[in-house]
Amino acid sequence: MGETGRLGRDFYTRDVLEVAPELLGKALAIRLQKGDIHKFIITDTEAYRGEEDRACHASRGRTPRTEIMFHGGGRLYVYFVYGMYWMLNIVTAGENDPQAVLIRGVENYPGPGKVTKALGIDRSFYGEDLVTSDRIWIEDNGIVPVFKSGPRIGIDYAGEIWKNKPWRYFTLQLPVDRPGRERGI
DNA sequence: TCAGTGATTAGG
DNA sequence: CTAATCACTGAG
Repeated sequence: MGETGRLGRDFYTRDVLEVAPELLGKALAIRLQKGDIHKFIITDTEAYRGEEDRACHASRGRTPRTEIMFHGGGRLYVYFVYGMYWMLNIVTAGENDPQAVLIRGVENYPGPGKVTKALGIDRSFYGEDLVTSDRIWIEDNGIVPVFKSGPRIGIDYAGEIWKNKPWRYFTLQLPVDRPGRERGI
């Protein structure tokens, strides 16, 4: 099936501040158990930028959980939080430069916990390579949405400087955007 | 606004 | 070993 637009290594091995907004409109493709391929348009992302970024998990050092962020762009950083939700992240930049993009929403599934539930993402996807995997990858389908940016959500612990960086990128219109939620934008 | 839920981490 | 933390969500 149409895998022609699959993004290659070069797309991911760039600064996360370039990759995160460019992921908007791309199609996240996943092969489900029966072999059916489902595609979801990415609508909401957040950039986490290296060891200096106090909101980035890698800022507290290399641990078993954050290890994959040090291995170069294109891999998946998947982790479990609040005892219930898997978070899906795409590693960017080069080796030993731990950056990642949180997939905060895809079409019809706004919210990082809803994304992974819809896609069936779990621990087994940790470290998966989007460039070579046969069960998950990202395609460029030509969609270039209008988007806005704003502060990242849920990182009050990171301190004023990092908390206020406008590193969340979200498309306008497509899904029903949640207006005036006092936590975001 | 707030509880649920359990992996991960730092510290003793 | 213990305890705190948490890139969330849905109910009230």
